[in-house]
Amino acid sequence: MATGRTHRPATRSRGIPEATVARLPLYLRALTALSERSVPTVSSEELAAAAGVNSAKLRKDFSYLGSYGTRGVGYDVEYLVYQISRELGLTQDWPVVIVGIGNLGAALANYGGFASRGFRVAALIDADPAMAGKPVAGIPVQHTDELEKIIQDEGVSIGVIATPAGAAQQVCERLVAAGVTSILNFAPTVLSVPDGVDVRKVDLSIELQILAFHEQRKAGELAAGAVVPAAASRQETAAARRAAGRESAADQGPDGDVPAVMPT
Amino acid sequence: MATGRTHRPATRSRGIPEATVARLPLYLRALTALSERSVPTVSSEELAAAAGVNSAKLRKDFSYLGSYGTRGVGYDVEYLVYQISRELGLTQDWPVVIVGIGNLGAALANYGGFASRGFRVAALIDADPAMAGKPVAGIPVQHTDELEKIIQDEGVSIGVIATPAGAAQQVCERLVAAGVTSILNFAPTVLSVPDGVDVRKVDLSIELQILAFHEQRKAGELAAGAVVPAAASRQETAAARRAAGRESAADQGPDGDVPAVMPT
DNA sequence: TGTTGTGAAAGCGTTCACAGCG
DNA sequence: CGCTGTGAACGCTTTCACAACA
Repeated sequence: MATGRTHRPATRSRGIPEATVARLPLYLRALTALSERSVPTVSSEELAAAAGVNSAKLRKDFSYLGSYGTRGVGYDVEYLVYQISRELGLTQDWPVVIVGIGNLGAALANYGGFASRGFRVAALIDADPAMAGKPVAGIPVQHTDELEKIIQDEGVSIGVIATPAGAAQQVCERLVAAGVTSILNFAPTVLSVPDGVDVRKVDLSIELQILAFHEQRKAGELAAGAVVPAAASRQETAAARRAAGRESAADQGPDGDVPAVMPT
Repeated sequence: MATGRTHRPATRSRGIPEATVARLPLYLRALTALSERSVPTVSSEELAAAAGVNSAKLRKDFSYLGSYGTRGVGYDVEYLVYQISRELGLTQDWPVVIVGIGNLGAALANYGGFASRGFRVAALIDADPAMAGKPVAGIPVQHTDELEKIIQDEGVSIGVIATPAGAAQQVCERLVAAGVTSILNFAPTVLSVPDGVDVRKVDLSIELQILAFHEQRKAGELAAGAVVPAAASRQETAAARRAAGRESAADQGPDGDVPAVMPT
């Protein structure tokens, strides 16, 4: 039990910064790996390296949870795993529905990491009647008509939207009306939801565009003969090849571009 | 990167904050939708609403790109589409390889938004010899042995890793050694890369855990009889049901929890 | 007049650096 | 002595509010 304080009073859990919350799963994963190797304690330095952050940030993050470390020693791995799990709400069961069982929805249903950590796929839902009854990842797909009933019966509070963009807002509204208060959105749309409902979005296209921006910047710098950050010259990078090929990546097609193939 | 003042005359493209870059694709999507509806101009207020941000932020973001608006009128949709596309580097072709053609990799290959906006799936790569030659999304899968050759021949600078966690670091190293300088990582691992290589990660499990944290907080507040944010009482939410069921979500299992099911 | 573009202020998040403690 | 926990400094991001201007 380490520091007595397991009670409840000082938990200041109200004030955990969002940035810290977003990193807790990272720490948890690193700690779980240590736990499996039966490592008893870990220093902030080691754990930070495993989680890909710096140690000052990690210590500050942990300080929001309470004082779970021991000065001169480090953190008890098992104890921290438990504390973070509890803080994240992973000591309870979270039934989840996935709506939209296309390529992506099916992949999500099959994703192992989904099932671990207290998340349970309670139902798969699709608008296509032909899908109904067909098992995906061992779970029979149900029709959208059943959505409200499923949410209510299973006590689902987390919904995953993997539908095409055009259907997402409507699905979202039905989920929320049925009682869902957290949504993970894979559809490339901005969802509008009432206050009190959390939405997180995962958008492949956006991630790629951000990478492209930096890629272009690298190419431009190489073309301009700027100082190359160490590693870049280690091997002939694609950016370098690209830069050699044309003067500036920016000056390509005149305008008629961006054909808007799909609801990106 | 590369500290200094690369040349680049007025475009002050050097100084675009990361937070702004991350929103440009959002604006671009909203603008593309307007463009398809042949809307000629749009105000910061309207566009911000469509993109799900507030107008002050949007104007500040655009101010980093230059002065592309007209006071008293708004922004020219087509012109902005072009400017943002150019800024993001989307006026050129970006060949991309996807490594790891399991459920997720296949879903990504089939994802339409991938192909749009200048991203072209140059190759699908998998370590399983049985996959070799099998077409996925119309593209034959190639064996990992070919990785370096493909990267070089196609001039690939962006790689997508959709392998199991255990293989990700090794794949990453091969990609980087072959010349890839931007990586989108779907494997639940922290990748370590040399300077000059950008990594963005998409982690389903982490997103769910973040949602669970907020879900738990909602349940706790409801149980404690705290003020409920307007919409939450509109209907009986799952959080409310959950809160009614047990005292506080935090006080569940005593300790022996967290069985560490998988490398989440 | 209506809307942009932007200094200035406020708010967050990160990093520093070291006091405090085991 | 070693490592945690944290106040203080710093830098980035958002928001405010209004001058500039078509």
